[in-house]
Amino acid sequence: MPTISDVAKLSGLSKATVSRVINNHPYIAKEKRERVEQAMKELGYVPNPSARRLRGSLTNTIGVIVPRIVNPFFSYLVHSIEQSAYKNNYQVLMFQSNEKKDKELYFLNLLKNRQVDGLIMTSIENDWDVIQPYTEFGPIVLCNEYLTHSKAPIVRLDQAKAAYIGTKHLIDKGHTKIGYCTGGLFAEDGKDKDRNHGYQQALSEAGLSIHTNWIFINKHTIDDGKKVMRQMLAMDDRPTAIFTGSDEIAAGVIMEAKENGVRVPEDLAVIGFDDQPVAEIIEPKLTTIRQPVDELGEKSVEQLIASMNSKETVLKNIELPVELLVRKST
Amino acid sequence: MPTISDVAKLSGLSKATVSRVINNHPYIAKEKRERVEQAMKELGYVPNPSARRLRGSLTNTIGVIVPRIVNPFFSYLVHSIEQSAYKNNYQVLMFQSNEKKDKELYFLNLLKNRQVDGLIMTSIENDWDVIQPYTEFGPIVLCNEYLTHSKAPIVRLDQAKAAYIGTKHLIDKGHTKIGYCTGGLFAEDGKDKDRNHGYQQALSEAGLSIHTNWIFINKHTIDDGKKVMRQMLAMDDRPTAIFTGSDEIAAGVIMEAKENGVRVPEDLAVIGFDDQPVAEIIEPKLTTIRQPVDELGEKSVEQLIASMNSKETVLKNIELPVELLVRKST
DNA sequence: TTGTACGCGTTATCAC
DNA sequence: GTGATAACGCGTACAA
Repeated sequence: MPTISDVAKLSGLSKATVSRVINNHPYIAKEKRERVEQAMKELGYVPNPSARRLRGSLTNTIGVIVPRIVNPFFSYLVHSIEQSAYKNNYQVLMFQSNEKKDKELYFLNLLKNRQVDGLIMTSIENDWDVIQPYTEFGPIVLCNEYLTHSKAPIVRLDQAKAAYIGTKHLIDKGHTKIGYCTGGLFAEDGKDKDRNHGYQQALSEAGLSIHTNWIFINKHTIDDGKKVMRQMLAMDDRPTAIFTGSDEIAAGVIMEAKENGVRVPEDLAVIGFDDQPVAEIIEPKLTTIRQPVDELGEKSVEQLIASMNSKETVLKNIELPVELLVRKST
Repeated sequence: MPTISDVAKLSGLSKATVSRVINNHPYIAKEKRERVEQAMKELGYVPNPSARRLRGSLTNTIGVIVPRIVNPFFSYLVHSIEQSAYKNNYQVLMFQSNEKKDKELYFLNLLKNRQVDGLIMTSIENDWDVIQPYTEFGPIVLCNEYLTHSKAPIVRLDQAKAAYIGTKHLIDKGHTKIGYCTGGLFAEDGKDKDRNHGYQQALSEAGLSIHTNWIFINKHTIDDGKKVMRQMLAMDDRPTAIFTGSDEIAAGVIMEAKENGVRVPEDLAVIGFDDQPVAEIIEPKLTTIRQPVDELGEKSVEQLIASMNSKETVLKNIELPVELLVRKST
């Protein structure tokens, strides 16, 4: 494996000069620059990033952490981040935390050890106290998730409004018994807290109160959706509408509803979240909340690159609009 | 950021001893080992991977390259790889090539520069001549994709059989005009070549010949599927059945068919590929080819780890079974 | 404009 | 059992 010394030897110049060529320093004789470039090509030389990092220089690589890559929302988000980064000459390393604290920490260490220049976190597993110290080693941008005390640039969607308009829509359709699924624990400061608030606000404005057994926690997948439907079937007094928190869950609910002769939307109105492809595939087509995923990724990258360039942390809070898409499931 | 020297200083021992503790060397006095561990904890010390790599040691990280992470087949595959790797104490870095040669090369350099100990490639963009040299730097396992001359361990599905049984199934249902979508170019040695052969074999066994304008190339997404359906609608003589190459494409075909009053399966039989969740969501439910994605990922990891442990390349060719799932779209 | 020499953090090879 | 020390490949003062 050729090193900078090999290039130096072949070109008859010093390592320093070669290094200067690589890093586009000014003041190099054209003829020598060409000699170096020629030698690099000949040897198939590639700088060793480990050595560079050790030396403290940048990597032109950013990391993205996602909880579950199989969730289409995140795979599309990562995809969008990747595209934007590429346009800006950055490579992207993706990493799946699987919602585990230790895996998240491992990834944060990539930042600490200069494996990546910056980080985009699309989920947060650890407390902010443990994440915060890592910001010393490079910028961290939060993408669509945050904790109350987190102090980092954040690009997010207006989740509270999203849940609010979704729930409101169901109320406007005349529903008073409205179930709710969350990916978190329906806790005060945890995952999906903003959505929880939106849901609660819409209910309370309509003079409705919360039925704890219509709240389903830790739900993410199609299977989860089926389970939710089964749980509802077993209830004496069950919701006539449900806000699901993702199109996948909604799909599961609807599939199981059909199996059991529950008509959607007549017997049960279902509202999804994300406007994933599945929303238009399933029948009835899903009423859902559209989130501008592409823009979310794009802005996150922009924000991260901005933070990397200016040494001071630019504390920005970008909020993107969400939108209710009414189709046939409500 | 604490280094091994800081730990040495704090514990009153030498860097060498600290290093030995870190790397679980035998023959260290228990008392000193504990002193070191204590110091590490106190400082929040984490070994710097760049330095380790520079020194030539392993990273316990493997890389996975995928063409498009938004394709559910690949996100599930990556997920399965990630799970298996985790069980074996490996971390996984994912990387999306976007089907670009230069991005693939960038990622191969991670191997060259010891960023990762080994690589799983779920797609191949460059010629084998250019990939082959990288095997010198660490094992590469091909996963479900290969080139004719590639000489690397490979874990794959029997794609030829898959396409064969799918096409055969359509023939058995009485179809003679059978369209075909491929993600590649329908070329002799390129993407999906085995599927192409399976399709061709089934046709020729039935005495049917290939209609080039019923072959659709470079198809991957739902939108592609819709386009295919529109193209077929514009034909005077059109297929009565189509082998789509992915459930996503199939979904697109069916959606567009419904829009245009084409009945599935009566007017057009559609067969998918992958058995993704969408296959059971869409109506009619998709007849499709099930691939054991979990096993595919698992075996790839196993194979990679095996290659990393034994210095000689263990040239293995593992082939996993596929299965036809008949539902309602054929 | 170019070259020499040092240090980044770690591990392996020697000595002791 | 333990400690000095020399690499690993690179970038940058500093000198020339």
